[in-house]
Amino acid sequence: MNMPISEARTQPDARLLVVEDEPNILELLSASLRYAGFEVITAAGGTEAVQAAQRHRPDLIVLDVMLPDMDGFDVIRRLRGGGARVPVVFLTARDGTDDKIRGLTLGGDDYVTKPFSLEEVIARIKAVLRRTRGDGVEPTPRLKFADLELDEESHEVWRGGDQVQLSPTEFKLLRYFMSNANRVLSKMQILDHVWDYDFRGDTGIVESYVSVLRRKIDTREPRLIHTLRGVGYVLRLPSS
Amino acid sequence: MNMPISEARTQPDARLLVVEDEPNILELLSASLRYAGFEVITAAGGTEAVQAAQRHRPDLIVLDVMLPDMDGFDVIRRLRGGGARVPVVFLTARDGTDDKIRGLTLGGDDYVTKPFSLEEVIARIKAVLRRTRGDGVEPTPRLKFADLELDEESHEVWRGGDQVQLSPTEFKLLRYFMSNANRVLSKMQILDHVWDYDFRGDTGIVESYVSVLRRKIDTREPRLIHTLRGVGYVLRLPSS
DNA sequence: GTGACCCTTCAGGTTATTCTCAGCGAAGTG
DNA sequence: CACTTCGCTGAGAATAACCTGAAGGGTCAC
Repeated sequence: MNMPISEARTQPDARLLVVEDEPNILELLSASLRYAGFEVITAAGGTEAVQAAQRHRPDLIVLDVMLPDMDGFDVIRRLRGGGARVPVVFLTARDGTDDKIRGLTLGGDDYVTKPFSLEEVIARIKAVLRRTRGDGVEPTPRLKFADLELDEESHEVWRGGDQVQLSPTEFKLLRYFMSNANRVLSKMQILDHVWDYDFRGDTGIVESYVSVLRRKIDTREPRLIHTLRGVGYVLRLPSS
Repeated sequence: MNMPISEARTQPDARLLVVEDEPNILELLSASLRYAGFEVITAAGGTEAVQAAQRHRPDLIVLDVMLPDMDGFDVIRRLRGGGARVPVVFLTARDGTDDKIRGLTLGGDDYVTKPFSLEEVIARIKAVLRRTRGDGVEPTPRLKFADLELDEESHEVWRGGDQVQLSPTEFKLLRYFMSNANRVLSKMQILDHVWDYDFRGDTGIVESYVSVLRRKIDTREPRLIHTLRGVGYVLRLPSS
C-alpha cells in the first residue's frame, strides 16, 4: 500500500487519539489512519484514554462508545470538563439495542456505525476536522479530477458538468478512486477500504461495481478508469 | 453536522453564561451553543455563577432554576442587585411550579422546560437577545426559503402565500430544515436537534414527521424536501 | 368526563441497493 | 492455434431503506 501524499497534505499535522478495546479493530484503524497521514496515538480503555488525551492533546478523538471500564460519554465529559473542546468521532454498534446513542452529532461531532469501512471513517474524521478548524468560512469540500467532481457533503457527483446519481457504495468507490487518483489500486485494496471490515465476499464485487461506475461516469472521452490486468485499477488520464 | 454559518453571523459576539449542575446537560448545552457561534462560559452552581457573571459580564445567562447550593432566582437577585440588567433564559422542570417563572419572564426573559430540544433553546436565546439588544423597532424575524416562509414568533408558516397549520414538532422540524437549507441532514442529526434530549425512540419518527411535513408543505412543484437514500434529507431547490 | 389534538410506534407496501453468479469475450501462454 | 486465466456485464434474488396510513396512548381545554 502506498502513502496517499495528496491527502496527507490537506490535514498535515492532525494528531488523533484512537480509543477502542478490540485489539483487531484498534490495529486496523491506527494502521490505516497513519497511512492516511495522521499522527496516531492509541488507548484501549477509558482511563488510559483520559491520561493519553491530557498528555498528548490530540486534535480529534476516535472513540468507541462501548468500553469495558468507562462509558464513552464519561471520557468526553472528563476531557471537556477541563475546558478542552476536542472534537470526537464516535464508533457505535449498529444493532439497535443500544438506545443510549443520542447526542452523537452535537457540537460538530459525528459518529460511524460498526462495522464500518475505512474510507467512511477517514471521510468523517476529515469532515469534522474541517468544520472544527475552519471556524467560520469553509469552502465546500469537493474532490476534483479531470472533469469529475464530487461533493462529499451532499453526496453529489458530476462528470463534465452533468450530475450523476450514485448509490452509497458507488459513491464510496468513486471517492476512493478520486482521493487516490493516479495511484494503482488492487481489488483487494479496494475491498479493504471501501467495504465494511467484516465483509466476507470476494473481489468479484469490486469488478461489478467498477462496471457500474464506468457506465455511470466513464462513458465519454477521455476514459478515466483503467484496468491493469492482474494488478488492479487506476483513475487517471490516458497516457497517450 | 455542519456549522450554521449564516445563523452564527447574526449573533456574532454574544457571550453566554450557562449554569447547570447536571454534567451531561451542561456538556450538551455548552457544546451545542459554542457550535452555534456563541462564546460560552459555564458554571455548575449558584455561587460559581455569580462570580462568573461578575467577572465575564455575559450578554445572556442560561440558568437552571434548580441548583444544589442556591435557588436560580437568588442568583438573579444578586446579580441584578448590582445594577446589571442581564437577560436570562431559565431552564425549568415541567412539573407545574411555573408561577415564579411567570413573574420573572415579564422583563423580556424567557424559559424552556426540561427536557428540551436544542433547537428550542437556541431559538429562545436568539429571540431574547434580539429583544434585548434591538431596544425599539424590531422587525419580525422570518425564515425564508424559496416560496416557504416561517415566522418564529407567531409560529405561522406559508408555502407560496398559503398559510399552513403545523403542530409544534412539525414546526420545529421545518425550522431546522430552513435554518439549514441546502445542507444535508442525517436522521440522527435531526433527532438530536429537534427532539428532546431524553427521547429514547429511533429515527423512524423522523421519517414519519418528514412524511407529514411533505404532505403539508411540499405537495406542489418545485419539491423542496429531498431524500438522499442512506444519507439523510435536504431542503433545497431541485438541482436540474 | 369527553373530545380534540398530538406524539409515537408499527406493519405493510414500495423502491433502491447489494451481492452473487454464469456466460461471454479479451488477453496472455505454450 | 488451443488453452487458460482474468475481467466484464446483465440478470436475478435477497436485503435494506424508505414511505405512509392506522392505531394506541397521552395531554389539555372545556
